[in-house]
Amino acid sequence: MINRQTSVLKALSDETRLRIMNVFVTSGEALCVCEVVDALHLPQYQISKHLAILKNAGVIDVEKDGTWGYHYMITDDPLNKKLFSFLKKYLVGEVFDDDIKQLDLRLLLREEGRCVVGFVDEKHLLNKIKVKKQKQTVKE
Amino acid sequence: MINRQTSVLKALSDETRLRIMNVFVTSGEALCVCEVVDALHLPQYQISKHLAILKNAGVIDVEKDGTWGYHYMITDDPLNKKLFSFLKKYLVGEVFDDDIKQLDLRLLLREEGRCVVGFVDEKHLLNKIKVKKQKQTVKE
DNA sequence: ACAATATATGCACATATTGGCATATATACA
DNA sequence: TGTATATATGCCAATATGTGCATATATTGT
Repeated sequence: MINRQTSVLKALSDETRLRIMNVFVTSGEALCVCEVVDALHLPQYQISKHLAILKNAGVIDVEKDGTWGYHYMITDDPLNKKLFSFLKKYLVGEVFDDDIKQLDLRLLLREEGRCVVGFVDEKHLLNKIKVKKQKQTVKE
Repeated sequence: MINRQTSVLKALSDETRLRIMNVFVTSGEALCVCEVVDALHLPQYQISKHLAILKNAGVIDVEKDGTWGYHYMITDDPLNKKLFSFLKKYLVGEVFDDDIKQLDLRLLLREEGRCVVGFVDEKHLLNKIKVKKQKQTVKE
């Protein structure tokens, strides 16, 4: 492929990858693979593969912390900045909004800003959150 | 395909189509197929096909004037507005800039804002422009 | 009616892409 | 050292996509 803009736009020409970028640009967070999996309700191998494609396109990168992989937007780049602020405004509606809601829930499970659990089945997510809140209440 | 943003981004995941969108957003003009052909130096059937894809994605439309087809951006739409202003800023560099230069030349051949000739071989374009200028000088 | 011209499109071939599955890798923890 | 866990990846089949070529369509002017 010849120019960078084309490779980037190619990387964004897939619904799953747009949904992934959506959780990045709206949360602004570095996210673990398992957190993205839970936000989108898609199999882990899919998320991993799509993250690899986005990484290859130069819009995100990874920082490993043990087995956990924190993926984050590469923001110190003029073209990427333009892209992200566009996506933030452009990606709205049904799927995209739902993913954000799921991510927000999922992020409640973090401890001191770090991811501490793998995939959590949707059925058990709310329970886990409840349990966590109770623990916190006890501590206080 | 499910949501609109994805279909649009899919339509933009091709270098030729990005180049086409580039001439639209930077010129702001409604353009004839032959003008786009001359700007990009690509075969007519390719341009026609790619324009059809962009049309299908809902970012451009056509207004026929005889055999001429004026393609223009669909700007009365919130999502498209965001898209176009992004592309205008994002599509810069080598290929994109060259296409603009070629288009600017080609648009010199218009008469009263309308396209009046089909494809013009790159070798003859500058000559045609010269001839046209001379005719205008005579008129004055 | 005919020729020229502007644009669209059907078909065939080559290539690319995606999802699903299984499995590899790598780190943490007992 | 063995097991659980987080993530990556190789392979396959199905499908989608882009290009090139030829040709169709439609309108204009003679």
